Amino acid sequence: MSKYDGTAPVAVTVDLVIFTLRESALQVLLIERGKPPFMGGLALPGGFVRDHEDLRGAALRELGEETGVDGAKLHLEQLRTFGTPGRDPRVRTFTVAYLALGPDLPAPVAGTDAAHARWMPVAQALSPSVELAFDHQAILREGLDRARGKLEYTTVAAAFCQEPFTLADLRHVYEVVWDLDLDPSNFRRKVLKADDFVVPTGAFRAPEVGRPAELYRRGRTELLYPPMVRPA
Amino acid sequence: MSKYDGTAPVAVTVDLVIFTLRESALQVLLIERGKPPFMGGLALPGGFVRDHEDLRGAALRELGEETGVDGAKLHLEQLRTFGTPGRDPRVRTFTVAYLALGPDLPAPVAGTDAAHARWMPVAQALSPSVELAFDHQAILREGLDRARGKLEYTTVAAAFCQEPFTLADLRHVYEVVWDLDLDPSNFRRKVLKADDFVVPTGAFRAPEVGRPAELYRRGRTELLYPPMVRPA
DNA sequence: TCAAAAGTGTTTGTCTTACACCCATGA
DNA sequence: TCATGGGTGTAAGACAAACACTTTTGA
Repeated sequence: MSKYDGTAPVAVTVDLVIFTLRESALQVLLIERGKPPFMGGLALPGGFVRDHEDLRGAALRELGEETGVDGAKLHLEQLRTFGTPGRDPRVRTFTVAYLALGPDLPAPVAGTDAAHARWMPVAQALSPSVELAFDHQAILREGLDRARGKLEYTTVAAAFCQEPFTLADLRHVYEVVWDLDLDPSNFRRKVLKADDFVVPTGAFRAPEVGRPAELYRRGRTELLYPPMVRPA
Repeated sequence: MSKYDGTAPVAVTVDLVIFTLRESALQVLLIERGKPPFMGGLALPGGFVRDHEDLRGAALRELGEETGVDGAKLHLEQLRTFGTPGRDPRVRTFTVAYLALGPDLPAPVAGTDAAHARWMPVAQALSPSVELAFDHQAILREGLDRARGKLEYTTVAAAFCQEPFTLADLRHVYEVVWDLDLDPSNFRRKVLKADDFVVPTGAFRAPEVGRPAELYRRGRTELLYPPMVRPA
């Protein structure tokens, strides 16, 4: 019985499910792999955890390397750890998956680590026509489920909005992620009734057409009570 | 820059937060460590993940070794992975924490691996008078928070009940875990209205005093809708 | 003055709470 | 018959969905 005691070859990585809203669609950041296995294929960004780094630190570092964005401004939470034997054909690898949510982020810049990174609509990335490396499709699926669920009972939806934002912007997040329409007036009431979900700035922004909307910033509340209900 | 690539000495373990209800208190299974570090101290049960084992499999195996219980009958879910450098003084160790919930389990049996295991009320294990090994206090705290939260919007409360159980048994779970009282009549209505949370057996059990109560089994629903609301 | 989007008001029906009340049992 | 916990009924109030309506802008 070969009990694993830290001497067998084992690797620990972090992988990132990074979501943003682009062109009215929920999109995920994928990279083109530059080395085997799955060379040339698409994968979630990620990499090894370094010696003196904690897990969140490793996730933040990868986030910066792949998007050039200061991760401190995004929502970042641990998703789950995947470690089924054989998920990496080379060596036993455990990956700690993180979920990151942010407003429309700068397009990856050529000439950096992020050169091979690109945004893809989540629906497309999960369709049978796209094959992701390793078990990244399952990880992406779980990230999507988590994001959808968290909109209900937390205020993370605001993490998708560039500050300052309008209530229509915020509603748009729910509508895109949940793929349904919400009543603007009832949505408004719910958000404003929740304590410190958003705080008004007093400023307004005019849409292309129509009455200008008031602008808000994120409030301090994390838990949303009462929760936003997802219609059947 | 020493990028970690799987050759540095690293260990991966699973640790278990196992909750049950004993003597009207939420209790957690702790073991007395038989070897350094923290020899003689209290810790969550756990151990190394073996070569060909997946994470859930390792958790189930540890569960069986420590409690003698077939884990297939308990609720078992991944909690979070902890990997801050230095959390184990010997070697860089990542631990995947699992949360297990079950009905009052058989007391640990002398002469087995479980000989040094014991139940302790969670309130006591988290009090300043008790010091747990490694970062196990933080893990326990997170397990408690997760369990409390999950009672609201899932049916896991039933995992604490030995089948068949009465609605009073089930209500008792909520009252102990949340440390408050619930109105029996309203609780009853909520549980019965939720589709397939519990299913009646037709049998009854007489309490020490009072009218006999109908007995139920767990239903198939995992998500509880509408959720159970935790009074302020 | 029209279209479009922001924002308010109001109706109607559902769900929750609180608590009064009845039921079935052992002592 | 009493005490005790199981279980039902119900009135008052809180809440939410639906939708009519008003406001503010650019064209």
